[in-house]
Amino acid sequence: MLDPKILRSQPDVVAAKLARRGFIFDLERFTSLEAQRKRLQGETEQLQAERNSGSKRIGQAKARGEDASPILADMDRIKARLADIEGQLVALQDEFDGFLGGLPNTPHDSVPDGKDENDNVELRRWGTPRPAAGAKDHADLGEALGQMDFAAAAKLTGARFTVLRGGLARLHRALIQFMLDVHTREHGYEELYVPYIVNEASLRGTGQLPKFGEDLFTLQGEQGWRLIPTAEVPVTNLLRDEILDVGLLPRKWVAHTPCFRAEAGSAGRDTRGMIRQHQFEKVELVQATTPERSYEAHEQLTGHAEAILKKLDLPYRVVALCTGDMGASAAKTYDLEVWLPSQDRYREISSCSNFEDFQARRMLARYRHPETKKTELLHTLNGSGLAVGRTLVAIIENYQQADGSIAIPDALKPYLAGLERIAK
RNA sequence: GGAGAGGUGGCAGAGUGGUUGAAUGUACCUGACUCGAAAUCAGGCGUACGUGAAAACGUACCGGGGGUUCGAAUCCCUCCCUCUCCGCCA
Repeated sequence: MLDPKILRSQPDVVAAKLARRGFIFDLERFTSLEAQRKRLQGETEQLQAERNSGSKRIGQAKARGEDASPILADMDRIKARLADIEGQLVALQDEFDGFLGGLPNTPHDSVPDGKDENDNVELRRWGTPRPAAGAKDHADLGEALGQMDFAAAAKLTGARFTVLRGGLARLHRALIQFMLDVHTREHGYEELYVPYIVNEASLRGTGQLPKFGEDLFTLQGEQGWRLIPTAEVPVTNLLRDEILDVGLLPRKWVAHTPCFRAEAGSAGRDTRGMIRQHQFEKVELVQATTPERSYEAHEQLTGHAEAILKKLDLPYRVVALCTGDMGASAAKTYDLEVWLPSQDRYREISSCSNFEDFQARRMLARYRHPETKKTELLHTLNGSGLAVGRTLVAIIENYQQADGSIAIPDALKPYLAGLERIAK
């Protein structure tokens, strides 16, 4: 959610920033809603004040044994008026909230302008991409090994699921352990275990609801529970309705969770292989810090995710998403893209974003400013560190051998009891 | 799943319809005393929104939502959560 105060005081500035991401800010509608809000809220509070003082006087009169009926008559009028105005205010508030909730975050000044992914800016490359010539894709390699079974998963559930067996299942598990160890031991994150089912308030807090509910799996029942699409939801919402001591900052959390995505609207995209699944594992990094330090934290967090790719010796590049390609809640996003020889290109394996106070405002995640003693909104950030399924894909493809076996990256060997390669 | 007891400020804990945003204790902040600290004394100390340049003022909030009433922390309905006992269970 954007700051309504800034929206009021500098609507043109906000509109210009939103226009950079191709979003038309309806200034006229905002102005009209705001004017109505101001009027209705003022009137409501005025009437409430009259009601309160009237009720007090009734109490006082009764305490003195006096007749309160003249005041009571007055109260009838106030009550009827208040019910009317208050009803209008509530309706307007709903509309206003819907309008505000529909606004994306303003992009940071450093974010490149652009319409879609073609306008993203490559910042750096690391490693030497393996040539595409002669490279098999991970699905072929995995199936040939008899350790990646899409047909079995389709029987059990349906499309976009995978059954892993033997060495690949083990490698997949080792990756999780490896990533958690690096982030906790070398990067100073606290490891968390969190629920994989969350309530609607949490999804609202991080911005998946109300707009992006079609990407979520909903559980039956009246609670409105959903499967998490990312650990970002349970982890970041730990901050909801909290006021943190500034000494606790920055908070740095890492959690491994499965992620569940309906992938509505992805029909026909990445249908082959493990690239786009309804269920996948991810190790997620989340940070909360002060506004002054969030961009520094953004660079660091991105570096933490990159460290995994470096240790695994997987070629990748870092891309700054342009204004048109960023998620609605983000102020700035870097994507890490890993080299996939079978596709002869880089594919997203991590997305690291600074949300500034956009999420924090929705969920009232604050800290106490040490000097002013006032509450200030935190800045929240997160990034994949990394998407485990896609990391597995990248290892299979980049470490494939001529005989169809898969070499094990050195960094993972301690997690696989010294196993040198995965073969049939 | 069954039965019962509860959910009030950072914590503890009063408050069963009226000047209560809420006693009291504790923690914390400021000041006094002290060489300094402790102890003691005095004052301060919730969050959000709104109006305002500011000071300040107004409104809302006692688990969530709804209701009764001129007036609700207090009464009613409903949902959620916690605790105890029983049952079941990885």
